[in-house]
Amino acid sequence: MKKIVLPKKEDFIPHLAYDAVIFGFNGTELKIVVLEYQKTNHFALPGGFVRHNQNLDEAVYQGVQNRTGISDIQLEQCHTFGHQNRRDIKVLKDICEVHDHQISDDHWLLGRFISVCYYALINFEDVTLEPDELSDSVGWYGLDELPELMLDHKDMVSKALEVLQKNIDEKLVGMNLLPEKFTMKDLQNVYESILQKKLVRTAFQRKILAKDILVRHEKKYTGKAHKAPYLYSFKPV
Amino acid sequence: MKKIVLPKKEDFIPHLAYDAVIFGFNGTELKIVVLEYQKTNHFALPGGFVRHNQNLDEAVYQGVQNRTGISDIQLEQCHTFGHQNRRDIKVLKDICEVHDHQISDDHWLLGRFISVCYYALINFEDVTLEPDELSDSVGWYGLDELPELMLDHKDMVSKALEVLQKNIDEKLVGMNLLPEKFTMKDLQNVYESILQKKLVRTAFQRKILAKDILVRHEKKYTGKAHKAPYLYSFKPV
DNA sequence: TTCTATTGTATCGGTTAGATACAATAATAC
DNA sequence: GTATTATTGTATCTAACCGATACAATAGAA
Repeated sequence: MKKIVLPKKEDFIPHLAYDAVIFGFNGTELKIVVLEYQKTNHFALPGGFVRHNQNLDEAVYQGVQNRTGISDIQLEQCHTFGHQNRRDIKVLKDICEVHDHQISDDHWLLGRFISVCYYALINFEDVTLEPDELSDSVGWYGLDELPELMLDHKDMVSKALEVLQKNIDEKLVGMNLLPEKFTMKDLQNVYESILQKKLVRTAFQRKILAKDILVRHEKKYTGKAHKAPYLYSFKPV
Repeated sequence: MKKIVLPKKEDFIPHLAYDAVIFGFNGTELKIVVLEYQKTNHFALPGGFVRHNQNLDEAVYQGVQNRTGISDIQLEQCHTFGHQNRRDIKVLKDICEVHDHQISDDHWLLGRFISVCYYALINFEDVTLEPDELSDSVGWYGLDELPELMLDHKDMVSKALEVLQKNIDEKLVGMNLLPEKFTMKDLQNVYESILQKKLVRTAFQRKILAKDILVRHEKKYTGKAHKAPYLYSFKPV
């Protein structure tokens, strides 16, 4: 295995990290981006460290891009995790050893980290995930099929989902999760995936249309034996 | 002036701070706790640093207690501020020099800090603010009479208020901001101070009573020439 | 042509909020 | 004692909104 270069201590703010919960929607299900570290069977949210000459927001934006290939997304902060026991020496050592680095117990990467958690909504279709050199794979996982995640990354996912649910009526969530044109049912599926509950079809349609945020286009003929739904797009701002 | 002991670099997580927006209600107006650093004319939110052996939440809780005398409160995280230019060498030097410390430009206290902002609601009446040795005074300031605050502390206040407004219907905000027994008007004043707008009296009363969270007690005779309002308290959980 | 599943919309009932009205005070003025 | 005043507690009307229900309008299959 190619020996990678570990991040240099002096470049980064010590003890500070970020992690990102990146939500995508595959047409049916809400999924998030999870990395697998090469040959270690350790899974984690995409995350990293903040350079001394970087704004926190920038670090997250650039880091997510480097680690997953996802760019041009809007990230929102959701919570900062600062428990003392946010460290896992064994996991980090595993990861480093795979890359031929023996690190001592007092190496800075093994220390305690405070992590600022961000989340983003992106269009599942638009993205080709590209694992970086640290990661064996980067993939989409449904919320109920998540592998066991490092540290408190599971809590981060919960927190991000909670924030997302709380803001669902203010943010136009479909805008980022759906393709340009979509049916009312598509949009309802997004809402149901996020809220994790069934919604009343007629009330949902009425509510969304009343918001006056959609433009109606031509019908979508799926080949199924029933009335064809209209396609909609979000009104340009 | 007594020479105080500066916080020792090795005890704390470098580049990481916290600040707290502590809201209190004086019966009329929403106020927040602001510290004035001795003889410097610099004002700031109560804040501090996180020790290596402290959870973030604990650090904030203990720090707020040390710096203001306020204990036994519930603090909630609201946002982490991580812009590169979160530093103000002059202000920090001023503060240190007052305490007879000459610090060089590369002193750790003058570096960049990422700060996790918390907020809390407390009972204005219960508290005697006790400035610590760094602070000349610690006092309550109305939101529209705030002095100019250090760094981005003004943004922190805005953010905390925003979060508070968003959560007002879930949190029982009056519980922390009012004395044991209070009138419906008192509670409405709290809501109006937080939301910064007038509410319809009858609708407010109806809404709150419908929540079924209050116990009605005896009337409160104020000596004024009109019907006496009932006193209420929050139902015990 | 009939049948089936789905979509778009209208309608009914219940809940909630703003607006308005009004009776019930507590103290004062007379 | 009686009238006056400001405030409080509550009821009522209307508009907005949501769940439930009903139903017509399809697109394609049978």
